Amino acid sequence: MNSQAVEDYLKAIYKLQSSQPKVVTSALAEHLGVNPASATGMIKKLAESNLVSYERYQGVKLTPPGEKIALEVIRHHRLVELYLAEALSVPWDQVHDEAEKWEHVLSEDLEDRIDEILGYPTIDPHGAPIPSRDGNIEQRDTNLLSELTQGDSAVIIEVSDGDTDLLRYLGKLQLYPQTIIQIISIAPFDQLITVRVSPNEDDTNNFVIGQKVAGSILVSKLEKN
Amino acid sequence: MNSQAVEDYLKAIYKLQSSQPKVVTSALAEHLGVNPASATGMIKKLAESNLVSYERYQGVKLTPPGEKIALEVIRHHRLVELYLAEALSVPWDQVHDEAEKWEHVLSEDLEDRIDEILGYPTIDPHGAPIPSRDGNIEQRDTNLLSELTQGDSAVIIEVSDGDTDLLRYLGKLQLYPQTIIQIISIAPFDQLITVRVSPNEDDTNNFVIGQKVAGSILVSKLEKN
DNA sequence: ATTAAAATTTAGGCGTACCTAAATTTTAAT
DNA sequence: ATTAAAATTTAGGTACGCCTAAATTTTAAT
Repeated sequence: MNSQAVEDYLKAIYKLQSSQPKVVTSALAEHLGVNPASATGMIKKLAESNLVSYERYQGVKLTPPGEKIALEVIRHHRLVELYLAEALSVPWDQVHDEAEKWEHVLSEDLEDRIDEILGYPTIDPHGAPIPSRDGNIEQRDTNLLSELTQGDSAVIIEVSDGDTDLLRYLGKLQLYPQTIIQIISIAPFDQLITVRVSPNEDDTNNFVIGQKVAGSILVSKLEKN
Repeated sequence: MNSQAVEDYLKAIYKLQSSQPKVVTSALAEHLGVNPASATGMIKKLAESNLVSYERYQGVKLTPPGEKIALEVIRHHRLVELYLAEALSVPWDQVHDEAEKWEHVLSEDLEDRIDEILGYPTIDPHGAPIPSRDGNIEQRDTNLLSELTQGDSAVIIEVSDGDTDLLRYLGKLQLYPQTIIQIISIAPFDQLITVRVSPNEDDTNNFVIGQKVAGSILVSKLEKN
């Protein structure tokens, strides 16, 4: 059986692969909060089991079987996140940490029940796509909010899910997935972005966010009309 | 933090203490499916942490702090069992095994939410009492069904929860907690018990059960009228 | 091309929780 | 009281997943 550690490593490698094609040991170790030497040890074990391909000093890459397991774990994680939010009213800034524990104890039977109860959802509370049971995951054409320019309108697709404080902050600003925003202006030097959000008809707010926050939000640009 | 193994040992000791005042190593090891030598090792560790009192060769007994933890774990387990049955329609013969895994990852916050959603229940799907958050557990005056005599009427209080096949069998016979039964007769030699069950107005069944099954059912005798 | 810095791996250890085999203690029978 | 059987503990070992410190390899700068 795959230990929890193996599952966590594969999940981490999958996530890091979306930005870099080869995942270097130090990045993996940092992501997981372990010592690089420990990551090396686990990487060797994963390579041994044919879950990753690996060349010393050159970083690591998931093999097809490794990716399959990673996607299963991510599916568990995201379904649990959504279930916790919907059925148990867990605040969206806390579902990640809870799901981190639950994902490893979820039986396939229970996963199916939860999937059914939620109506076969395709995105989690942070907007991240939920892989299908056979390991398909929706590819989307997105930009970082920080890449937009003045005048752009966009819809929020996904926010990064790991940082509780960030999520509470985004919630206060109503920056949820599906929310439509508009870039009013971008100030020079610090690139502070003034954003307009209209969560509903009679509530429009402008506020300013910095590059850190803007870089944690994935959006899809809307055509200008 | 208490490891999963520590929690499992304390829970097992608690359960075994209800029948024997001192729990011997072999009984504990058998209950947990480990080698007696392994149980000795863990017992020493638990005694070291003051969770059990222990004299070599003499068996083990929970201390107050040990019992507190055991009751917390049991509370987790039984609340999860009930939640799985009620909210996720997990069949009653499977909730035990699932809960065995979930009990160790349940945060206090989530436990409170589940408790609230379930309406602060006091018994789990097998009729076992759910300890309160401060560690109180209802004491009940019960007999084994196998201790009843001909003509006795009784209400089923609790059935043992670990054996999937047994639970499926009991379900088929409608022998659920709260069900009222009557002992029609007890045959000599094998003490086969003929039981009458009336799950509802227009459905009364008689059937025969043996000592194994009758010994797994706790009942409360009803006054004869 | 050399070298200093950064990244990575190897070597050696630690704690947990399990195992088997051997030694010890308790028990129950004669 | 002795002894055989049963129960229990000790001794020694394994696997996992983490650690630190030292050694190696890669990289980037001169």
